[in-house]
Amino acid sequence: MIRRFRGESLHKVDAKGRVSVPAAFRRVLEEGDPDFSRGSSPNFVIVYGGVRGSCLEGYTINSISKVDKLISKLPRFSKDREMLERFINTQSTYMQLDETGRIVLSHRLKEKIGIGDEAIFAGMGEKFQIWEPKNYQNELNALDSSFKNLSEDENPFLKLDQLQD
Amino acid sequence: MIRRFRGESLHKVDAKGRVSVPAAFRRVLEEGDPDFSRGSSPNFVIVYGGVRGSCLEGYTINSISKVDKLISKLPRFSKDREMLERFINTQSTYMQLDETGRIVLSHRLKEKIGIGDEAIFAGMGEKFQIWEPKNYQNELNALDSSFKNLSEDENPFLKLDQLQD
DNA sequence: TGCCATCTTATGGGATATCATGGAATTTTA
DNA sequence: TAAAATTCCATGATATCCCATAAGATGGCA
Repeated sequence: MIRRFRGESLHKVDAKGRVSVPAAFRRVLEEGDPDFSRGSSPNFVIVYGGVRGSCLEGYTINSISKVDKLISKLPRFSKDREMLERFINTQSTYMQLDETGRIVLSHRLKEKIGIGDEAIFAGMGEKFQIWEPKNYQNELNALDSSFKNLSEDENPFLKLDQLQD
Repeated sequence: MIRRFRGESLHKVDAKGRVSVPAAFRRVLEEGDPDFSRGSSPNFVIVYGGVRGSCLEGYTINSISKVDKLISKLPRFSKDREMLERFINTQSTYMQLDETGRIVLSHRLKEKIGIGDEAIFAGMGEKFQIWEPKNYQNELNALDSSFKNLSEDENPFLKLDQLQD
């Protein structure tokens, strides 16, 4: 089984910016880092640009490579490629878990998403997100209400079954 | 034969949140976990978000993988995909049966569906549900009365045979 | 068909390991 | 050399493991 990022949890961010990555996510990061070996700590990538500036996104080494490969397929000097490289390559950084499973969010990163002393981690399958709790709640509410306003044939759950493999 | 989740049963939830999964369901979970082998314990997934927040839903690894695969076909940053990931990945968690066939419901999960010291397990074919007993009874009653109000051509039993594969 | 041996299931309690988090000590770097 | 970043150690809370038991279920056999 290939493990995916699942679940959500709330963690303290201390004065130094240290924050625990949920234990379940660590397993996924380990599996997704080809250089990981027992006893070491996995590397991964945090993207802070992207479509939504409101949260950070964490990718395993393997899944960010997939994205990189997709970008490489775009014409070399196209506007699209330029833009994606800017958002996904420029505005991202390698990270490594420390021995106790924490990362440190720099002042810059914390500022980027308005984080104080708490952070929400949310599993999104091939990636996870880090949110300031209030913003996260707003996001959920917005999602809920936009879901309620969908017509039957716009419902993504129902559309799923139509995409038969 | 592919076994499905069938039947309903009531189980105690102890102070640690431990609760036995019905023996019949275990067989289905084992068959639905590609990594299961005799002597180990099957993994599966519990979804607590979804359209109805009032119960937990358990899926085998195989059936949740089907869903994951469909979601992965949607464009990576599309609104639809984002929404489905949020409802299905974020609001779910991996679980593993212990050696005696139990799982533990975290405080958070118990709270989510208002469970005290008892839980009802209900088989629903490809998935099963976990309910707080009173809520389960209400659900049954509601279903009953809405069924009684259906006209002949709304009756799902009768519609069943019209959907030819 | 009544009885006993055995296995499975459901449940409980205590010991142990992992996780999340904080603080001090040490190193780096600007 | 002061501030920032990193490493090391400490601890309470939570989750996990291991063992125990009682009640059913199962099956054989006289």
